[in-house]
Formats: sequence, C-alpha cells, structure tokens
Amino acid sequence: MTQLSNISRRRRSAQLDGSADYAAKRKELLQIAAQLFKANGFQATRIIDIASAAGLDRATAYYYIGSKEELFRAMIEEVLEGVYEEAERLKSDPALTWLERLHAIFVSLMVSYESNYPATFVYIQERMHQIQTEKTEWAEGIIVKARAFDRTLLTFISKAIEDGELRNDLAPRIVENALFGMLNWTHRWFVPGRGLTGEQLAEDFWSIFIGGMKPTAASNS
Amino acid sequence: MTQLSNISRRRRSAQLDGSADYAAKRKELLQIAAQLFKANGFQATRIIDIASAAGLDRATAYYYIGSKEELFRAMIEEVLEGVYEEAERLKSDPALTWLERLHAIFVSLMVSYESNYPATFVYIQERMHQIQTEKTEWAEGIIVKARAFDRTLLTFISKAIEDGELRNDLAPRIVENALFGMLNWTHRWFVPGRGLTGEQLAEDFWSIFIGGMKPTAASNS
DNA sequence: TGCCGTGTCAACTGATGTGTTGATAGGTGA
DNA sequence: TCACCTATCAACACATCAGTTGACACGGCA
Repeated sequence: MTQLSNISRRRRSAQLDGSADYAAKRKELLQIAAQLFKANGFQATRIIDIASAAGLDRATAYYYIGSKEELFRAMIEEVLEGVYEEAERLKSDPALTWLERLHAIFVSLMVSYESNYPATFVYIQERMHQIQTEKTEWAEGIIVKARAFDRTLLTFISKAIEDGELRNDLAPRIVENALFGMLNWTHRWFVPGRGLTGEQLAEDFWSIFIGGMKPTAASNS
Repeated sequence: MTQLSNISRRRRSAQLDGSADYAAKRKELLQIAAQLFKANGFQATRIIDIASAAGLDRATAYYYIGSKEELFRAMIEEVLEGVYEEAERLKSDPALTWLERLHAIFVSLMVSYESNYPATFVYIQERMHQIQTEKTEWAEGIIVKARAFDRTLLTFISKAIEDGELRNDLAPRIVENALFGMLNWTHRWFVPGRGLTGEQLAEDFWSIFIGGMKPTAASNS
C-alpha cells in the first residue's frame, strides 16, 4: 500500500482478530442496514440513518464498519455463496431427475430468501442488476458466480425438456424467466412470518408452474 | 407565491405555452433520462449525465427541465394512466368472462411495458416501491391509483375462481403475485426488438399460468 | 440599424454526505 | 496507582450535486 492505514483503520483491523460483543454489534449494524436498505434503497440510506437506528453516533458506527459498500458486501456475500454451492451440488447428483433438481433449487432459493431476510432481497432489489456494470474485483467475482448459477438453472430446464419432463414448445430462457420471475418478485411483497412460509409459497408457485408445463400430446412430439 | 419565480423559471413557463422544437428537445431529454435511469438507477444518475448524453451543458438542460424529480414524473405519468384506465374499462365490460378480462389486462400491461420502454421499467425497478412511503401529493395520487389497479386485478382473479374458471385451492393474492411476478420481472431482462414481442411473451406466460391454474377434479369441488 | 427572443454557458451558492482525526471517559489488570 | 485498551463523539476536511444567476451570442424582424 502506498500509505499506511491510519489510526481508525488500524482499530478496525485490530478488532477483527479477536473481541467479544464487538462482533455482535457489527452484526446488529448489518441487520439494521439490511432493513433500511430494503425499505429506502441502498443509495438513499445514509450511514447516519443506520447509526442512529442502532443508537450510535455516526463516527462510532465507523468503528464497526468501514463504509457503506463494505456493509453491503458483508451482508450479501455468504448468502449468495450458499445458494450457488447448492446449485453446484445438485448439478452433479445423479440420483435426481433434472426436474427434481430444478424443483430442489427452486425451493431452496426461496427458503434462503426467507431465512436471510431481508439481506437477499436487498441484493435483488437494488444491486443484482447494477453490479453487472461495476468494474471492481468484488463485483466481477459475484458476476462470474451469478452467471454460473444462471447457466445451471438453464441446464436443469433444458435437460428436463429433453427428457420429456417439461413441454417442449417454449424457449428454455422464457421458461426460466417465468419460473424465477415468480420467485424473485417476492422481494416486493413477501414478509416472513406473515401468511405462508417460504417453502409453502415455493410449492404453490411450483404447482402452478408444473401444471402449466406438463408435456401434452399437443406440445411434445 | 412568496417570491416571484426568478428568470430561469420564467423562461421555462414561457416555453411551456408555445414553441416548436423546444418540445422535441425536452422529449429527447426524457428518453435519454429513461435509459440512464434504467441502466444506472434514478439516484445514481446525475443531471450532468443526462445533459451530456444529449450534448448539452448542465445549465442548458435546466432550460428544458425543472428538476430530476419533474423529469421522472413526466416520464411516468401518462404511461401509468393508460394502463389504469384500461383496467377500469375492462372491469365493467360484461361481454367478457372474468378470466378473459384478466387475460386482457395481462397482455395489455406487457404491451405497454414494451411500447413505453424503458420508462415503465424505470418505475418498476426503482420507484414503485419507494413511492409508497413518499409524502408528496403527487406520490399519493399515484398510490391511490396503483391500489385501485391492484384491487381490480384481485377482483378479476377472485371472480374467475368463483366462476370455476381457475382452480380454487390457492389464495388469490398468491395467484396474483405469481402471475404478475412473471410479468413484472421482465423489467430485468426484456429488451424490445430482441426475440419475442411483448405480446408473444405475455401469451407464453399466460399459457404456463393457465395450464397450471385449470380447475381439476382434485382441486375444485 | 437597433431591438428582442431563443438558446447557451461559466461561475456561484448552498445543501448533503462521506470518512477521518484527535481527544476523552470509563473499565481492567498488573 | 498507573498504564492501557475499548468505545465514543465533536469537529473537520473533502467531495459531489442540485439548482440559480447573469451575461452573451446569434438570428430574425421591424
């Protein structure tokens, strides 16, 4: 580095290796930030909003977090990781049909949205799209994984069509967007603990999807 | 007013009643703004970005537009109006079954997304949600109409279920969110002129939906 | 020729945010 | 008791935008 990190940075890094409720406070800030990002958007949320929601002075918040961007990344990272890994695992699980794999990833994605609420929804709502044009190394890492995930979904669908598990008269990309459109749109209205669970919801969606996607004499040859 | 509008404001209002290519330049700015808002988000887009994309100085852009907010409103207003009116019209058209009305509004919504691209997508992407918490008169006007629209959609679905045109074992709200989730999610990936038309796409979605929502002996009594 | 409207822009003002610094209060352990 | 570490915050330095002002050039047109 051209310049030694100054004192406040040094404090932070000192904290990172050790400490007790430092980590807890940091986590609390992450959670509060996620809520505010979801409610008001990432750009519109100011550090001071997050700090005062946690009962801290803004400068004190900087003792726990490095920047708004770092906050966002920390909030998102492991969550995405989990889903992407699940997709990879399913891809090479020969015990399941392709349709079963699609179903499995569909449900587990929704369950992940629910259990990490509202962090993942912040990602969907706000950044998923814009990150595509970001030039940072971090963003590029995310993009690579998101692309791989997308390819996996498309594979599941294409293979299920080939195997006659789904009707073959619709383009796989359209099918994918229909199915995951239902799912991802939940970020606008789904709130855990009100009404259905994430899993029930996913199954309802799936039942609509699968009913409409059954191969018929008319569609499949 | 406590203060007379200053010179630049006076110019603007002077322009509004009359003029030839003034209106054209203003429209060009609206279109450019819509593209930039879609690509980078409303907050992140600066007036200077819009101005220089149009080959104008920032101050000159203010000769054509009042503010970023006004720009956004002008971009959105009539578009929404059109869709909302269509829904009202359909609501009281006794020549159609409820399911036919649902189908009609579904398709015309997608067609509207396409023909007003990317303006409507900006609304979906960015503000549809946040406007809910805005306190301005304008926002409240939008909210009232959006609520009415939502109620209408829900009515179509509920009535179609009552009439046995759709299976009755799923909550109308879930059905609504599934159907319009597919549709609204297009704001993330649909680009007019590439692949399907908006109408074809809507019909593909509809065919999945309706296939999965047909009443069966098992579901309907 | 001189007046006036249209469009343009350099420069200013003011608001709002971010991240940093340096000082300080209170607890803890030797 | 003293040294030290943790957490806190008032104050500062910057940066970025939004929206405004006042001047000016150009082209009718009277």
